[in-house]
Amino acid sequence: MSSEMVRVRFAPSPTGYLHIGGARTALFNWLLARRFSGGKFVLRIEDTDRNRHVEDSVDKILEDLRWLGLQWDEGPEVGGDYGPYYQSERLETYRKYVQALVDKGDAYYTFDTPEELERMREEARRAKTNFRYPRPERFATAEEVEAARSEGRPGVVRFKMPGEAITVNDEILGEVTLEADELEDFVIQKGDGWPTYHMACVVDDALMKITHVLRGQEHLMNTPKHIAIQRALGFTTPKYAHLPIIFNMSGSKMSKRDKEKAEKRGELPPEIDVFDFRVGGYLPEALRNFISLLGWSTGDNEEQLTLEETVNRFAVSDIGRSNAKFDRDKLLSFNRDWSGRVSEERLLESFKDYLAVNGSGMRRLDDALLGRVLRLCEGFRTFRDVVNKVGFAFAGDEEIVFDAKAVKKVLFKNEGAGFAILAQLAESLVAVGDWEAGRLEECLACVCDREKVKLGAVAQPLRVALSGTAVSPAIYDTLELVGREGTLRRIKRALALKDQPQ
RNA sequence: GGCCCCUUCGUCUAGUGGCCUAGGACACCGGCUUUUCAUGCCGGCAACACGGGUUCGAGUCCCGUAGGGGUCACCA
Repeated sequence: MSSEMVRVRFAPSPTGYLHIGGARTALFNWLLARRFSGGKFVLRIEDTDRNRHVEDSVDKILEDLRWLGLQWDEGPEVGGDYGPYYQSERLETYRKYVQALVDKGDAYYTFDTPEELERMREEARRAKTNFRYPRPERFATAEEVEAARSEGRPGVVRFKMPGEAITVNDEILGEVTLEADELEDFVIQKGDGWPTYHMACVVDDALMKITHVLRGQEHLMNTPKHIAIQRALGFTTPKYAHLPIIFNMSGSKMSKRDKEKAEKRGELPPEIDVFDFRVGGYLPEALRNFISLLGWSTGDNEEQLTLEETVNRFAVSDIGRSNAKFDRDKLLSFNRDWSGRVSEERLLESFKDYLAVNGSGMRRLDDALLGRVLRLCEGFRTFRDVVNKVGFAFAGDEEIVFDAKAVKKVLFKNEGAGFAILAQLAESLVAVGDWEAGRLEECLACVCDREKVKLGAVAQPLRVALSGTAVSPAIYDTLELVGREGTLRRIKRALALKDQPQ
């Protein structure tokens, strides 16, 4: 790629949170801009469909992008020389270009109703032929358009496709040619006077001096249309690169439907939007690294790269052509590795973000304690795992629910040996001097010695008493976290289980 | 259905005619470490969709078949 100024854009529609597929598209564009000095990453909001507009979604998308570390050089909140960056604020511009096309005879008004169009399509379906919009013999004159408008029939504007094959020179897929008879006259201005995606997109890409368009492969069939408009308007065609699509492990497109389905089954809904991963306890570093490897690779055996390393190695020519399935297990593994790689400060910051976003009660703990918790849980996969593992230490005694299996196995087994140890422990622990891990270790060692048992025989009953389950961080640290009073109360509470029917 | 794209372990991928007895990562299986859960370390299983060509030689090039996907809106 030449050293000419690279200008790329990410152009989401404000219909909800940032989807994981969109995030990958944004990332690749961002990487391309950063790869070349002077490169610019433009963010443009494609809000030309008022019906689909979702309140606050622009803010959410901006937040998701920033969370991933993808700051834009031009766009909402930061401005730029080619704004406005909301298409809804550029209506006059689109109208001007549409009019220019109409004046040149490259586009024309038509007045079919949606019902009429549907009827024509239905007929084609019945005849098992492909529907192509039949271009009228003669285009409406300016007077006829005006007359129709005054009757309340504004009509739509259709682009007159040149009767020739169009070849897309895709940076990833190579040459893709569509024959003339595959291309129909499509709508560029809707009945409400707003442009369609095709028109707005082409005009903006030209006016914003976009040099490379990296977008999902679902746009491939749109590209000949865009090229046709560019030619009619005298715009240069940017370089196109159509990215492979990201699927679920099931092979279906990752969609919000999956979330609804899982919820109905009472399962934990799968993460689909970037925000889901944030709430799920993932590090943006891990998610970003993982999605960069969907459709792209370094060419050697290195996978876990920092953003900077990714920038330095990224090349459009290394992007693959086949669709990829989103393997959550591998993401989980990446997240575990990244949790061990980032600085303590970064990890703490991210953990606090997780607690805040989830409204967890642990968000009120101080940094030192939170940092300690993180260290105790080293090897965790997500922040959710951390909270699952140590949350009990910060919960009220009455919130501790005893896991029946753990109670049976650890406390009742061997004629209630666990209960016996617990009773012993209660006495010994009262006498511990400083309530800190070192002293506690000595105390437990002493009990083991006296009772002639292994540490496990002491630690497990204690763990069940403190957490209700057989899982917790190292037992000394766990004791320290729960505190002397809490520990004694919980042991007492566990001892009460002995007399309850199993 | 028309058109278009794709096809290497279960998954993400390396591989651009001989370096491939096909490499890595995740998952999985086994072992070691360990007071629990994890982590960590060591080892193992596992793929060129199929059929024809081209070539001394094909995962790599060509054609076909099959399979998967995208797209056929006054959505983007």
